Amino acid sequence: MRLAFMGTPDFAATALTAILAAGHDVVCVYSQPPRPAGRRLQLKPSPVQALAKQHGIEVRTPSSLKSAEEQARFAALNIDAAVVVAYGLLLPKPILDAPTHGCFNIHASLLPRWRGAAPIQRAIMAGDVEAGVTIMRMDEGLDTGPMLLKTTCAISNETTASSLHDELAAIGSSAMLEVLENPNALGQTQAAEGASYARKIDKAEAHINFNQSAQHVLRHIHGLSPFPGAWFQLGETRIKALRCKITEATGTPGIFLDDHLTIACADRAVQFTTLQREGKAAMDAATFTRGFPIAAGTKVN
RNA sequence: CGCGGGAUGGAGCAGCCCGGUAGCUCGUCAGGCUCAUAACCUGAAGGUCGUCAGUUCAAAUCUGGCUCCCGCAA
Repeated sequence: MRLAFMGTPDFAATALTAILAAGHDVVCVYSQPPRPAGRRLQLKPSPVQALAKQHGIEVRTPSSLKSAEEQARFAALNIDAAVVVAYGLLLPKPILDAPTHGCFNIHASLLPRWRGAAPIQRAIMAGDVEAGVTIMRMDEGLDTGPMLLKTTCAISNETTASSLHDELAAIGSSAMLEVLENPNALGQTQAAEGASYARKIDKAEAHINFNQSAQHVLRHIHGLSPFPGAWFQLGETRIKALRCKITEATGTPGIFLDDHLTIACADRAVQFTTLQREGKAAMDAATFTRGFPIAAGTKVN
């Protein structure tokens, strides 16, 4: 099919790769404009823009699609359908109506649960046991369109935002390809019940509260791993916990119970298995401890 | 020019301020021990201290350039 692709982060780049590999004719890619990022605040193109450039596809980075000019440019592409994945802009009705078969979206949750910006992290943090992707036909609302295909996967105590992101990116790509085989399907209206909103991750949320249950702390850590990274403060040093496991040890919350990174929570304890201190790379627990031992009885602030 | 930390045997770190013998924990190898189970004992190998230049009798250490990594902020 003759397609436009609209997306921004890695999650979208995975989908674009799959669509190109499937042989679709992607005539134009839309992405968020490059923004100052990184240590010197240099302009950095989005992963989708970088990928499109590699393939020699025209990239457009409008800051809005509300203007009649942008809408006319889009319509002039004369496409069969648009594939939209984590693009970051709302699509006005003239855009939605321009492609022959409409606009299809991959959303990283089992809609109507977790509409919005951070479905992957929210699903893990909330303790969901099942995650998934939904392919929907877009309408003017925020992730409210009729659903065409859902694929699920399990969340365990080993699942992190990173691992789930990669898994959902892969199954989302396949699901989208499947939907594109039958672009006239109408889809199933989302139920009003069970809808929830996955608000953006706020950095202030990342501070670990050990007064919660060990299970809660684990979800918090894994849901924010590796970005932005849940953290605790030890003296002057901020330490990110990237992975952990639950142990049956008990003690005063926020106190290390042994020399092997086990720290008490409200009920049981968690033992960190991957962590990172400021200025250093992430490392496994044994390696971390070698250069930065934390003795039993140490208290976190 | 957004702010800051870092690069030292295979891994993680100390040493640098105050220049003068390469240190710690671990791994590896050899031998011992034999249940201590994130083991214990003895011995050994392994490093142009990121890179280029400068200062100096002498540079891991002081000065400047460069490369790469990371935290914050966006």
